[in-house]
Amino acid sequence: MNRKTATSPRRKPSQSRSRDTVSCILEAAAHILRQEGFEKATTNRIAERAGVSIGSLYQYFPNKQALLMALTHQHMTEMQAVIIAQLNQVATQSLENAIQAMVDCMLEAHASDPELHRVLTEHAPEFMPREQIQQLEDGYIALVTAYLRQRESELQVQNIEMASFIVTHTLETLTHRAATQQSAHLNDPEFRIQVAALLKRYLL
Amino acid sequence: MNRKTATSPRRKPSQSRSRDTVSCILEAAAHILRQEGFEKATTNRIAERAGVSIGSLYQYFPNKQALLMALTHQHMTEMQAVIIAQLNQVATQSLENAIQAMVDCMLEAHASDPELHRVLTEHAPEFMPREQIQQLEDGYIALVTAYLRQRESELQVQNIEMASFIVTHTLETLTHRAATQQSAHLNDPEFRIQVAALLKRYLL
Amino acid sequence: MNRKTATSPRRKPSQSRSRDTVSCILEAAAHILRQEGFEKATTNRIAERAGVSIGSLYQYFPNKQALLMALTHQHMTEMQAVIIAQLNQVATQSLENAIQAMVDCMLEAHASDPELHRVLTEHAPEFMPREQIQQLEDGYIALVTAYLRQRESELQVQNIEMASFIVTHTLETLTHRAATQQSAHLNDPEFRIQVAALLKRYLL
Amino acid sequence: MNRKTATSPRRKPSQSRSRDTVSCILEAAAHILRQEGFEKATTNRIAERAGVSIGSLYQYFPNKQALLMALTHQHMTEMQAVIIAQLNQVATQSLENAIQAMVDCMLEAHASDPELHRVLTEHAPEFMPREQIQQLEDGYIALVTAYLRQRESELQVQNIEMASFIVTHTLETLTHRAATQQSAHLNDPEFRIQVAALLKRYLL
DNA sequence: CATGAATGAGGTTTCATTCAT
DNA sequence: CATGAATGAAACCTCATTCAT
Repeated sequence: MNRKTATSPRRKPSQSRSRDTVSCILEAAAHILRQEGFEKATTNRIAERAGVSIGSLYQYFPNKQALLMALTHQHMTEMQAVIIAQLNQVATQSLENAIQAMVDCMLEAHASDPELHRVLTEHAPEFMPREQIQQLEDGYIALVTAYLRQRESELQVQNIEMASFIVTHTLETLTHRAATQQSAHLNDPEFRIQVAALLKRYLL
Repeated sequence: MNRKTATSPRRKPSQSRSRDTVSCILEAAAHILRQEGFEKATTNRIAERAGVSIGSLYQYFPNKQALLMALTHQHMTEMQAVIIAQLNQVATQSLENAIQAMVDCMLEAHASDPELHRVLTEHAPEFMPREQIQQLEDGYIALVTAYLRQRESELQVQNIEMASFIVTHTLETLTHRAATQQSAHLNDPEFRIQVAALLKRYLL
Repeated sequence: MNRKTATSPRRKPSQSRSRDTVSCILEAAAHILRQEGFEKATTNRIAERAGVSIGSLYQYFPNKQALLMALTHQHMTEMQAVIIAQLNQVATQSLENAIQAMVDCMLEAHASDPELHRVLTEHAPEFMPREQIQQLEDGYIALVTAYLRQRESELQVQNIEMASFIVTHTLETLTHRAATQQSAHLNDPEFRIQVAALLKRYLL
Repeated sequence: MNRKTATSPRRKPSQSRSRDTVSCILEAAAHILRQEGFEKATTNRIAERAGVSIGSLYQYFPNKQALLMALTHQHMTEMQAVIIAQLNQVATQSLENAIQAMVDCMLEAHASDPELHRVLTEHAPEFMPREQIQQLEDGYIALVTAYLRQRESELQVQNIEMASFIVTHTLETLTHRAATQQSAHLNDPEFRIQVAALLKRYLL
């Protein structure tokens, strides 16, 4: 999986049949990653499960890396959508409520497809250039920074950027670890309260 | 890299020449991982860089997985030694000081060989059974739990185990991210203070 | 050559091009086994001689063992076909004639590709599970048993099963040894008569 | 295991310690072949089990092939000793008794170390030049020929050489198959009688 | 003579990718 | 555009053998 090869999709899926094929392939890849793990997810196997020929797969993705990146993009976008929606909803609430809501929301977002999330996250370094991973995370942090800046007056922290870095990674890690290592925590209200407490006491 | 194969070292390095060879191989592996990345670290390349034949490499490590695990073990042990030493030193200090000391210590531990640490951590799922990774982390958490229990009366948190989980992963992540993504933070006193603040406000 | 790996053909040779490739590979393997011996028959060499890439070889055979088993199967099937045909032809003849006919037939069957037969037979224990070898032989014995049971009244032996074991192995060995060690015997009418005599005097 | 390399023992085991070492190595090889199979019998493993260094092993055997040939030679010699002794004992008895005695004797000889016998026999083509295997067998046949010639007047067969070929291979195979495939036959008196009957009816 | 660390040619196998049909 | 047979670089690993100590 050479990192230097082109990774932009080969052809815009402008026609509906193409979009179907792309979806099929991505869904097949997701299924195999979830059920059989990263090492079993060969391009031939993905094509087979998607019901298309390996040649067709390469019509839509220039290489395996691009396929995995597209899947990651899709997955991350879905998760981000949930989170952004929540951020908007809590925009007017008290920060205290907002933080608790964000924690709940993150945990739920991670609970929706935890196995795929785990596999993609663990193996991302193998198929994504580091800059891209960084970009994704920077995106999250920027979102949080923007939100916190609006509420700057209510916060005890001075350096908003650094606080965003800290808060984002902390929340991301704790939800991720809960999802992948301590799934008992995922729906444990006590855990949610504690994580929220950690953030509240720091920020407020 | 089959996860099911034996991974215990093949030959006890009882003689000094053997110990040298083992060290050479591990150092060569570390060097390649640091400078050229995980995918370039093939057994042949490692042997070549170590100045030994591929056969010799396999005299001391039954397979590639075992080699990487040994290197990880070595690296983790070195880091743990620093941390445990620090934990003992701060045992008698005020919790507030202790927390700050631990944060400093973790950041310094991560600063010693950050690139190797990053590569090993990112690719660990490829060569270590998940249980083993878990064990390593559980070890850290147990250490923290034991320490916090001694100071239980000074803490505002009730559930020490959960607090240990939260505190350990938070500290681990923030130092790790600082080391791998924002090396500017590594020696920024402000960052150290903020991370310590996050933990202090939660625990005390 | 791991005995535990899957050995069923990987891809049905449904298309004519595939069937050609499979035949090419098997013929190349047979040629090398005959001309250069078992130890020279590496997968790379077989592919090279077949004029296909090593990858193609592994498209059709999951591993070397499977390839050798397929070749053995093909060879044995060809020989069995001759023998079964002969058994049917002699079903109505006198036992005395039948025995002589079978001896002739076995010798001729062994004469068709004696070198390949020798190599495959000698090295079978290296690539076939013992049960499979046993099965092949049990198949022969069952055939003979069935035939002898029909003629039970003409025989002086009581224990038909044991007699089949004895007769089958005796005939198989003598023809095989003649083919591989004393090829002079292969077409020597005197030898055929003597072997037939051995069996006739025992059975009748 | 190159067939072209020198195979004569490197040094005559004239000194008693040397002879011990040689015996140790051969016994270790036999043990591994019996218990773990041919593919596990590497030179390093044999040396280890024999309690000598791999270097020492190569003091006494120029290569692996020579070692295996020596072991085979030893094993065959032991079996031949039993058979020759029996041949002498029965020299004066009636041929009918002699044949039965030989059958019994062969079955018992095969019963003494059947697993080693099986492994050596099955894999002999891998480490012995074909001529040598042939020589061993020709030795047996010559023995039988000599014996039968003495009794020529009592026999109904004309061509003694051919009869020896037939009788020897038949008896060898039936006892070998009994030992390796139908161990029930090994001590079944009925089987012994049948095999003897086969030979008696042919010869007498 | 003994040792055992070192050697390295060469084996089997995988899998991302191409291209003739 | 779809197909899927074919490709082949490159990975991991073994084991008979040597030779400096």
